Amino acid sequence: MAQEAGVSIATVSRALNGSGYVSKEARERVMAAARALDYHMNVNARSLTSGKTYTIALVLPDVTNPFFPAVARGVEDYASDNGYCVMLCNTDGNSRKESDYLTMLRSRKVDGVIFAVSVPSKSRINTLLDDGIAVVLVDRDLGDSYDIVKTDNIAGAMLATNHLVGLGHTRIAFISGPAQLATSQERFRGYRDALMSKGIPFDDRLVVEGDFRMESGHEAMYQLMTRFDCRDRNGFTAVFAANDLMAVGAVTVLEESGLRVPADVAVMGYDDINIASVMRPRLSTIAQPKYEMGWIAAETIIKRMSEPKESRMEEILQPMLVVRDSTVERRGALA
Amino acid sequence: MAQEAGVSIATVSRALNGSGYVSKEARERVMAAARALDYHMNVNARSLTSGKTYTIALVLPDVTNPFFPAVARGVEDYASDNGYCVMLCNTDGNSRKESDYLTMLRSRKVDGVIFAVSVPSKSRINTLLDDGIAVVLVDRDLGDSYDIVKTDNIAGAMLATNHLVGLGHTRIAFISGPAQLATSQERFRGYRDALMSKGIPFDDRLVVEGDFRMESGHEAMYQLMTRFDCRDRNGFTAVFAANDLMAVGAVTVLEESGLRVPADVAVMGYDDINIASVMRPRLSTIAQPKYEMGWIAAETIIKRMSEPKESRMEEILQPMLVVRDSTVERRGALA
DNA sequence: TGTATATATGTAAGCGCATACACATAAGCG
DNA sequence: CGCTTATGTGTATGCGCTTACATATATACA
Repeated sequence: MAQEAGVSIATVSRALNGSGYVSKEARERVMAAARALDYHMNVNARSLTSGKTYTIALVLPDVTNPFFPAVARGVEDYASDNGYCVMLCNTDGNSRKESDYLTMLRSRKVDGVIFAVSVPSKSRINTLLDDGIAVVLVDRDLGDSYDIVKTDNIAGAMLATNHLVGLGHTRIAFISGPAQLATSQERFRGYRDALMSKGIPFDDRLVVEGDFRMESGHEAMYQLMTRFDCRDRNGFTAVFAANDLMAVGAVTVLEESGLRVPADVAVMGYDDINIASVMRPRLSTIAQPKYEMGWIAAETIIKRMSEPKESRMEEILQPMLVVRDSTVERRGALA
Repeated sequence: MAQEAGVSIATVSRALNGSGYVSKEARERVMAAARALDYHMNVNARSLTSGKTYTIALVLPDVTNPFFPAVARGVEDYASDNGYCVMLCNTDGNSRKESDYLTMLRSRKVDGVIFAVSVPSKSRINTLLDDGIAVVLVDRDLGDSYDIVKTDNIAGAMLATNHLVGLGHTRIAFISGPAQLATSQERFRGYRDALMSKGIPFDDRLVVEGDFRMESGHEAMYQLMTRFDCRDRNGFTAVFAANDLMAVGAVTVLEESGLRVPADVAVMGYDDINIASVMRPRLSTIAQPKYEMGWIAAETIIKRMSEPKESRMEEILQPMLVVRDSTVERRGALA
């Protein structure tokens, strides 16, 4: 390549990178040679000296959970527009996998990791940071120590609960996410606070813990139904699930039991995944700007890389209430 | 690190890789030092000399299409079990993005790319191969030149069509995928051949081309409905969409028009994405082993890397008919 | 005309690792 | 005991690139 252009490798490097002084003539000869040889720089070799790999990792529980593909898409779009590649890492919410991935990413010297934590562990994250790897959390918070992009879960859960209360429900069950996640705690808090503020007594027998997967929505619903007789208006008349997947599971069980949604029991989800609008009854839910979360997370991490000392960046997006058929009877019209 | 262990860097390298001769004592000292310093090998640096990056790329149209996350998951699971990382690349079926990504991947020296092609271009793939990058196609075929993992689309489409014919339908519309994709062509062929074999005349006015996205299902359905009066049993009484997303779009339009599925028009999809089983009516479809496709693709590409000269590998999985409510009236039971 | 400054290019070192090669020691065998 | 072979370790080179440094020419200005 240097030969082909008749210059030294240093000049080639400068020409290709536009760094330092290079005469117009030399630059042109280099470019011509590059084209002629179909030359492409070895990014890995460069990263050996530059320290930058232009790679970020996206570590999440499971891409198969419909919430994440949109986030991933957002990340990738912003990243690739800025010359970064993104590695996909599924942890299954498994502590072991999570930590294995993190050490793998360290030894690959990724520039940053966008992290939807399953196992809240500050020390793990600090290890990355100490290695000079930027970290930004998405969706799942971890105290106020790290950069994060999330939605306001308390507000979202209040939106949902208030919607239900506004419909006249006072006995509202809550299917929570994994208790150790801040996301779950916040949504629970929103649910509880909304209830309190309306003067509705909080009953902890109405709360069941799930794990965000559809099957756990089934189980939670069964649990709830053994605790209460659903025909009894003093049991519960509405269910608020901390995510759509669990809501889908709940609806399934309800219908199998001959209960009508929303006539007998109203159901609210959270996330607004694609399923929500095509299932029947169409699911009322709290929409999160998933794609934007991913996009902004990527933007944030890239910003962070150039400003390692900058103070904590926190981006809290607003969720939105989407009312469909699982909470209010469709009046008029067909179907 | 070498200092810490009191040996030369060569010995360190040999100890860590288990290559060449290393005394038990030296090995132990190296391991101890590694642990003490929390040392992790720089994989990039190693790849400079070894030529292997232990990275594979997954290039697909859009992770947001529910068909792909499962495939991605399969790829990642196999890959990570074997020490590989996977980069995610969305092309949006856009020729430019696709080719940009491929050159990016070349300059990053990925070991292989698992490719769900949107723009059938052999020369692009050959460029990768010439660079020593392994390639295996998933889902989308491209003649018989490259390694591939797919399902038998002709058989799948025949399964679907025969199911519809068995139900008494003779006027079956077909919403096709993008015409340039082999996948689309194969499914179309299965549809057509099944019809012929039953002695049912093929009518090309019953065929509309979509692009695999939900919106195109809408459009295709509108098109079909302007071509024929749906009340007319000589128009069409069933629709077979080349994927579930378009089927969902079609169902939506049908219902908006006051037509009942399956009473007035039966609908079949293809893929069996998560939505299919929770939408109402639950969608009859052809299930593809998505996760397995990804898994096997990863297995194949890793095998290919060690046996570059081996003859073409072709893995054709079998699709499966899943009958739900969009084709047959649910008898008895509730909901 | 002499000196400072901008422009241009090459040489060499080093990023973190693998490995060929030289060398040293131990073990096996006639 | 001398020779071959197996074992163990260090030195040095190079992977493809960036960059500090040295050097050289052109331009500017006093």
